[in-house]
Amino acid sequence: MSIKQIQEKTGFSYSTISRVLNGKAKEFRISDKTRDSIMTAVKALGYRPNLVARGLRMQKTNTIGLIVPDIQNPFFGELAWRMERKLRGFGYSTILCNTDEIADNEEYYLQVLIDRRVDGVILAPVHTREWKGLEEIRWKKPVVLIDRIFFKTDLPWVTGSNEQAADQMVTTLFRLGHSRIAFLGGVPRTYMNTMRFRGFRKAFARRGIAVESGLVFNEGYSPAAGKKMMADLLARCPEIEAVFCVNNLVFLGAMAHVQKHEIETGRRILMAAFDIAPYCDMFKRPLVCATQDREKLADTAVSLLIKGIQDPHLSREHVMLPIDLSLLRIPRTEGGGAWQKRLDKG
Amino acid sequence: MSIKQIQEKTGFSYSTISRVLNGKAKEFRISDKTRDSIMTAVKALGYRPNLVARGLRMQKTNTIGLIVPDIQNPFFGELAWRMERKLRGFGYSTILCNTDEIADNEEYYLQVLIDRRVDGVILAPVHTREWKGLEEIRWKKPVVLIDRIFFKTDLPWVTGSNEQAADQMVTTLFRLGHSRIAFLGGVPRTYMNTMRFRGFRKAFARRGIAVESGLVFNEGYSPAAGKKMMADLLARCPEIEAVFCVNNLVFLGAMAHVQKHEIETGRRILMAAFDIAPYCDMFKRPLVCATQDREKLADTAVSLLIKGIQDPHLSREHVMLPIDLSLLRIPRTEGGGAWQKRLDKG
DNA sequence: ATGAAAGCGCTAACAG
DNA sequence: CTGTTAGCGCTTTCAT
Repeated sequence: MSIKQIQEKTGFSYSTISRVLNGKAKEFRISDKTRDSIMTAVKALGYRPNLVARGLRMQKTNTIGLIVPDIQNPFFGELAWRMERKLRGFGYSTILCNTDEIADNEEYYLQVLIDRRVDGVILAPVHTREWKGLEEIRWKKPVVLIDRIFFKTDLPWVTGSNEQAADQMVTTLFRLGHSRIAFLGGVPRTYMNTMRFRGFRKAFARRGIAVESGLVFNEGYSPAAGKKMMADLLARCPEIEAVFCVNNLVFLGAMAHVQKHEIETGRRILMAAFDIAPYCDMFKRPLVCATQDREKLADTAVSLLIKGIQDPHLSREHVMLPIDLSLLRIPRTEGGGAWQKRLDKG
Repeated sequence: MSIKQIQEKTGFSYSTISRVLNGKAKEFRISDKTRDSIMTAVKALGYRPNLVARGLRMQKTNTIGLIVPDIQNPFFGELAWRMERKLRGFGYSTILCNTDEIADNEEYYLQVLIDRRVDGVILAPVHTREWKGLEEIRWKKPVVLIDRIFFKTDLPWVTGSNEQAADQMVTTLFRLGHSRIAFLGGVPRTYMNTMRFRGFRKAFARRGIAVESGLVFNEGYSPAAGKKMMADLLARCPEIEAVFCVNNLVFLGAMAHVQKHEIETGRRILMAAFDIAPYCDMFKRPLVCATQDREKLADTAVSLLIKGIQDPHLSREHVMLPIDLSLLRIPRTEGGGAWQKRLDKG
């Protein structure tokens, strides 16, 4: 089923049919009769254009590649959901790629996407700087970085002010009277881990105290890792009062142990974490949290990409989004007042 | 950059180059010298085959379409993650589509996927039976249903025994001494909603009691909907003791209100829900939960699709997976003993 | 206002 | 062992 069948049925030539199909009837002053007869045949035969052929001919596939570390993570799930929807609005289909934080996968996928002649790539990279492969690829197709970026790059990117947010969260914990704070991290040398730990450390430095290396863990971005880190932490330092979790997944894992620990010991641990807003309601406890604007993150990434596709040279924009520090979530029934007061006094 | 450049550089013909590229050097007894010289040029020029052209020529794109209601839902997130990874192992790329429970979107995407000449489609449908469009499409490309299926269809599918599991969950609630049970549902007339409510009703019927229609809600598969339904329920019936949630998202939303309510009234509500295993640890409370084997679900769907691609006529398999009813999750510190005892007595 | 023909980059049948 | 050529389905000059 191709234009050929339409041709046989109507007697018109390839070009005329193609023009009608692409809505260029007016432009080429094709008679209404011709157009109608073609459209009728198209409907009757249920003809649909072959997008692969069109892609080959046009050197444009209307396809983009989305590379994320882990689509299971609801944070990336939401980003993917938003971007896919927005891209669809521009006529693009989205090819999904999961790197699982493995740099080799990232290189593999980037290559595949180029081979598939996608029109652009949105990338939440594992690498922390522009490695050789990417340098070659960005010459061929526009690439936009989302969430995780490179420090020195003229690739367009969008991310949140993670370092600053982490700093503020820790500072808040200090103001609440905690000076021993554990850091439950993810994959070492990864962008987020680096930036958020940097903010963590900065807050300590300003306060003039040293980060206790025994309270710093980096086991991976997953609930399982979070659980393990929390267990190790409690084994090592049962009297810990405040814990900083590098992301939502680590937080969820950590909470399992925290709750158990609190029941057993009667002690309360103050938790701080990034991007846990969706879960905040579910915990009957004060929580220090930083929330990124996922909608803006997604929208910006797509906009930057579209711009890049339209004019590859014009796209060097860097967007740093503020992160919402709705610092404490305190169910009013649970003595939150005391916390709040301490915070207000500074 | 195409085979042509390789040809110009090495002097060999299209076909020879193509053969070497596709690892058919042995088969066509191409001399080692020729092969090496070609491979050298390929490396030197950084040549990569154009998958669009290959796809057009071979009538095979090594691409599959994945249509899910909502990639934000960690349940589908995990399925997508597993399937993408497995498909990648077979050399396929995955095109991601979100229907948001809207039937029109499903039809749109299916059409796009066919136009893109994907080699197959994995579909968690919104429709509850084989509508006209699908009937046409399945003639062109293999389609596999996952999670949500059609009752009478010879399309291959894989799902869990949802009706039975819901029945067992409710029966468990009965045995624990609750006979007024609320149903917090999702999108009406959707497969899961139907099946799980059917199981819910069946348990009531067996017990000889009627389902109270005032305790049945269907507001959508989302935390927001769950929250709203729980609020409505508590307004209507503050003394409710047991609540059945149709899925993980509804459960998460509902919990927010439950916790508040419990703190305010001192009453305990027993929650039952599907696919909340990942969150179970986080709640210090008994929970009745049914857990689907997402790994098996994903693996089976991919296997069925691969089979379907290899032999379109051979694929009519239906796989119904048992659902794990690890019925009660009871933190031992919290009087779980009493619950367990009641359950054991039957 | 419409048609003929080239060509996107690749594979494979056929020829030698 | 290697080369020539047709053709996948489409868009787009260039003719007329």
